[in-house]
Amino acid sequence: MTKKHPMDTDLDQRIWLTVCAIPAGKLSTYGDIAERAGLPGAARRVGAALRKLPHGSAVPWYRVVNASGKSSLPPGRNGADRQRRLLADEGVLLRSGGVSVLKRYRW
DNA sequence: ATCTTGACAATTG
DNA sequence: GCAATTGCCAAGA
Repeated sequence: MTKKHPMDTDLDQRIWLTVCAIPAGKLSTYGDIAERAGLPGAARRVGAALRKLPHGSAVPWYRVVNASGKSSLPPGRNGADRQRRLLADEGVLLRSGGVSVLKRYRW
């Protein structure tokens, strides 16, 4: 059969698993997760996959930030603020964001 | 098959 | 440091 490998259709699955591997108290970037998931250069795919996560998922989506060390979510109580809060609960303070935060907590 | 769309990233002014 | 520009890659329509 001309069917593709199972993995090819489960990009999201693979990305989620990778994100789940980020230890609490640390964080990673979309680009790094993509690379670890075997999708180098597909940082945007990571965002797309995380976006599909059902509310209340066990996947620690909030441990993923952009290369600038900031939240890529839209500002607001259900966006960037929420992410900042969840990270703060694990001892990761983005403060004003920045590369320094990454150097400090990057997985 | 073509065009648009993004929770991105590196470069440039 | 911020905004615009360009490159990226896979999903959707």
